[in-house]
Amino acid sequence: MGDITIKELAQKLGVSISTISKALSNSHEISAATREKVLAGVRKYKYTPNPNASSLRKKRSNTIAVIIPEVADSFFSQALKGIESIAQNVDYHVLIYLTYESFYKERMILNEIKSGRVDGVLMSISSETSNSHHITALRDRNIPIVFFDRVLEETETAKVVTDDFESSFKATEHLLERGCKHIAYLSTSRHLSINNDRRNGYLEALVKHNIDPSKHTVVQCSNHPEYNLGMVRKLLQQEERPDGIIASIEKLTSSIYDVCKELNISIPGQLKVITFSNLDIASILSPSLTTITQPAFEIGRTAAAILLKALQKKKLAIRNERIVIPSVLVKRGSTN
Amino acid sequence: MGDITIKELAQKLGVSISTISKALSNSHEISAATREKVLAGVRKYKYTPNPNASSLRKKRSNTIAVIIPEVADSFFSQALKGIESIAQNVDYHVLIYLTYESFYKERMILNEIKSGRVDGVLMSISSETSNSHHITALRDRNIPIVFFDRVLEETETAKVVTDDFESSFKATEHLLERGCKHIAYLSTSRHLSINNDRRNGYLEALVKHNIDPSKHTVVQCSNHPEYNLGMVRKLLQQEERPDGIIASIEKLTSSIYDVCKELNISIPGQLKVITFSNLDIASILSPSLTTITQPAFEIGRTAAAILLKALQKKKLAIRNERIVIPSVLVKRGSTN
DNA sequence: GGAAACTACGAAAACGTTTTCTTAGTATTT
DNA sequence: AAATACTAAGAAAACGTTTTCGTAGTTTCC
Repeated sequence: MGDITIKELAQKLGVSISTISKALSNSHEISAATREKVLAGVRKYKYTPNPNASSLRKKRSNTIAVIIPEVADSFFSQALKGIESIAQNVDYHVLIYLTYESFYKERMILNEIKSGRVDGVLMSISSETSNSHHITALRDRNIPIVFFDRVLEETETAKVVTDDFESSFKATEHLLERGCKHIAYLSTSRHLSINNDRRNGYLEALVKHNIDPSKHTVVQCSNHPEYNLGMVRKLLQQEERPDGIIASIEKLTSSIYDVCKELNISIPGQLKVITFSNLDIASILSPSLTTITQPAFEIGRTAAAILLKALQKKKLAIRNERIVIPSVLVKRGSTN
Repeated sequence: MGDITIKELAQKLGVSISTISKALSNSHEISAATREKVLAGVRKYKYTPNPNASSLRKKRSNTIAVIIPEVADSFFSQALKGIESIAQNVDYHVLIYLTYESFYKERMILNEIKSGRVDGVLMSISSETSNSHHITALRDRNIPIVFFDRVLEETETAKVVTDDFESSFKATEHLLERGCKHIAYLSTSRHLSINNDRRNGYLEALVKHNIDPSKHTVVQCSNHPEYNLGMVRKLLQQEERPDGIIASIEKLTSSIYDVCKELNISIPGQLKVITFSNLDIASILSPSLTTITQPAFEIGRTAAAILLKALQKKKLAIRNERIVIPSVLVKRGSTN
């Protein structure tokens, strides 16, 4: 039993092809009686329109692409979940692509999808991405794109982000309140605007509280766990080691806890720690971890909603807006 | 600048449509000279074939669907990563669908994709799924399916799983070795074969070591965190409370740790804990968590490889085989 | 009561490819 | 030298829809 085509169905029902097509799209040209007849036939013979034929003719695929650096990550997996939940509601399909933080892959992927496979794109850029030629190419083809979390500032479109600057600022102040004198910031890629926002929030808080600039420490981390572990170890082994850490990457948490155990540094006694993280088991770490928790699911939902709403309209134009959904600082044992 | 079609390109190059199509598929009917000319034109005008037209004609979409209950979960997100990595290599596209453990949604999704949108399906069934009518419908349409992790035993196709029975057996023996006398098993849905395998491994180990049947405790958990928390609390509040726990669901970890803190039960002193989990931060929990770690990424890769290899062949037939990739028991603080 | 508008449907064009069928020209065989 | 096979290309059919266009038959309007 293969598929039944509209032609075969038309024959069985004794109506024309166009009648069926129109009936299924609730055209007013079709009388209630024949519409019913068609619907009955559709049910009886389990007819479903071929999506490729339909997309070809309609120039619309009912599919969006989600392009993210990584999925085995609490933020991105939750965001993806948010996106999928919206898409499912409006009968859109979701293609997933991972860039593994590679600009090269990101370009390849965008190139692959720019010819009618998708109606729109949701994207969080790779940490290597520094220019927007590949994005422009997409938009030239009239494929709208909405950024979430890791945005490309120079592109004029909707961007759904969290309040990175403020979160970081508050986190820093929280550490200062708890008595930290020397706070280090573990940064991610310098190309990412979220990283710069976070770093600036951190720096500004230090300045506001008159912290000696010699105590401003920004450690540049990478995508390589080994390298990062080394950096953390180096940081905590030095003479004037910090008494507070703000980590911009969730994956650094393990490194920090491990190094502290290795070097016999007590958390929060000798070192207080805050991480940008969405892990719900942060509370059962030892000690429980103070986090800046991003509204990942909500960010995904919002970005998807904006894109899909735009796609419903005839004249699709996405406003160049910035939607900020605040993170929350969850204070736990590691900053006690 | 919209897309350029094959027709327009043909005009510009002064060749026929079919020549271009053939040149691009390396047909021997095209001379080296014209092939070069065509390729140059393709580059110059940035021509990419429209995938819908191509799929329609070729009856092949170069797309697979991944259907899983959840993505914000360390196992599934890693498996998805494995799948995507294979698909990217062979230029296949990946549609993602979440069932949220709902049989109803699972059926809807399969119904949606069964008419040419995808060439094949990779799936881990929902915990509610108890029959395979919806799967049969897919296969009637000649769409192959490969199961991973949560398989439907009755369906004849490839299944990529881990050694649930053995893992559970070993985990139970590990607890017995560490002196546990009363071990409880926290189960997931009774419909899932992996759950039954794990439970049987647990039971068999108890029998082998002559544990009194009154000390066999299987707690049936659900998909509702609240409910599960209640069950765990009830379990640990009872008179004859267990001194060992094997949790079949990663998400139960938090509940167990929380309840222990609440009731002042020390891990591993009064209760030893093992969880089926892929969280890489299990090592920095307090105490660090002994886990049965599944080869999630490998499972995803393997399942994808089998499906995609089958799709390359003319006559697609997937052997009814069972591929077992072993989990590893990582002994840590919670069973010390 | 004739023109105009509307209703309900079918025929045919169109979407952009891939593939099959032809064909003109050249090379090979007998 | 005629018959045959091969080469390289184009013309046209096909994939399964949606949409435009055309048209009988009916209703509405002066």
